[in-house]
Parts: sequence; structure tokens; C-alpha cells
Amino acid sequence: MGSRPTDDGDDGGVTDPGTDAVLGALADPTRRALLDALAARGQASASVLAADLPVSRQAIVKHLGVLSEAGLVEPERSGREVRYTVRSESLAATASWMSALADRWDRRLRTIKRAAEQQ
Amino acid sequence: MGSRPTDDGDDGGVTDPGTDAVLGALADPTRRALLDALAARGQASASVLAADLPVSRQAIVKHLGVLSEAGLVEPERSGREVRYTVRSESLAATASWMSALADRWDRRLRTIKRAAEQQ
DNA sequence: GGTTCGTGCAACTTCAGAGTTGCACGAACT
DNA sequence: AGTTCGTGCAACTCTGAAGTTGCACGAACC
Repeated sequence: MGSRPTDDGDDGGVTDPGTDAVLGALADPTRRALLDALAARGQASASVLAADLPVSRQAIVKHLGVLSEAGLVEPERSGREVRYTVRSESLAATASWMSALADRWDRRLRTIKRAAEQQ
Repeated sequence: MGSRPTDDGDDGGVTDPGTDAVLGALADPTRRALLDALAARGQASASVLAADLPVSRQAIVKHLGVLSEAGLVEPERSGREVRYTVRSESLAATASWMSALADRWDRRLRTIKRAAEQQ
């Protein structure tokens, strides 16, 4: 995960690969609840997390796969089980990307509004 | 505090109504492209935006409905047409929510890690 | 007046993903 | 040895979202 959503060449990145994955991952309520449960434990396996949520273990595994792909969790083998950990980097990067986007909208709107009032 | 993942949604809610809508709205690539096109114009109707994107006008209308529901765009009647404007407030709010969440993860992880090293 | 343009509504198709179940494999415990 | 526990893989169902098409209604232009 070397590419940061905020430092790639193209500025108007509405289709940034990392940001796209994070937004897609966070769109699902079950995945957000899963992240919440994982953050509460700091480290947990899929089977443990399945006890917290009203879904099967296999569903948890799939969600963890999506979250891992988005860089939001980090899998780590420990014997016969796989422990996952939350990663704040991708989330923080996406947050700053959104903040920058909001700022760009503001600037653009102000410019257009000013031009409209002047004519 | 309890270990309930589903709480109200003011401070640390993973299921905040506004945030939920914004994340769901931004998850779709077409909607992000739509927001981008709208931000570039500052103000545009659904028919105008339909010319920019490779989808039909009706699809644009539906997407604008979702975006409006999430507070990301603002509809405004002007005669027989409806002009939409981007709104940065919801996006900025969600950005700061994400940033706070990332920060909370960091704190929690550091605490757990420290406790684990001490035992 | 009539026509055109933009919107709104409704029915329909299609497909991705959320969730399930069942079973097989390997590591750990007795 | 045998057993148990956790993971991994595959097939399957099913709901919802994305997109389409067609048509009706009202406002604007001739």
C-alpha cells in the first residue's frame, strides 16, 4: 500500500483506487459494525468476531477480506488462527481526501457566485 | 462503557444517520463522477448533467435523489427546470467524523499494545 | 392556439454482493 | 494414535441497487 490517496499526480481524483476501496468498504453497515467490534478488542479472529455480530463466520470472513483489501484491517497468522487488527492509516488518508474535496467545492462555488454577482 | 456496537450516533456512532447516508452515497463511482461534473459547473440540471455522463437522464435523477438525501447536493427550482448545487457541509462533517474515528482507533490500539507489553 | 423542452412517475431487466450452508484441510490439545 | 477447533473453499439463494425504456404533465417558446 504505497500509494496515498492524497499525493497522487491527478488532483481531481474522484476515482482514486485507495479511496474508492475505502468508501466501498465503509458503505456497508455490517462492515462498520465489524470494524467497531474489532477496534474494541484491538485484535481478534474471524470466529471471535462472529460471536459479536448477528451474521455467520463466513460472512465475517468475506467482510474482513474486503476491509483488508481496502487497507482498513491487517491480517496476521498466529498458529492456526488469523488475527486481524484495525489500521487507521487508510481511514485517515480518506478523511483528508474528503476534507480537501469539500474545500475545493467551497472555493469553486465562491468563485462562481462572485462572478455571477459581478456581471 | 458497554461493548455495544450500536449506539446513538452523536459522538462515536458507527451508525450515524447522516454519516451513513453520505458514505452510502459516495460509495458509487457514478455518483462521485456526477458530483465532480456538478462541482465543475457549480450549478446544473439533471438533463445537462446527463450529457456529461454515459448514463441516461433518469439514472442521473435517481443519483441526484440519493445525493440530495445525503445532503451532498441542493435542489432549487427555476421555472420548469431544477438546478442542483453541491453542498460541502455534509462532506466536511463526514470527513471530520472519519478523522475522529481514525484517531480513536489509534488511541485504543496504543493502549492495548502498552498493556500487552507490560504483562 | 400549438409545439417543444424538461421534469416526474412507473414498470421492467439485470447484476453485484450480502448471507447462507456444507465440507475439507491443517494445526493444536489429550 | 484420535479428537477438536479454526480456517479456507465452493455452491447456492436472495434482496436491493443501478440502469433502462416509455409515457404523461406542466412550463416556456413560436
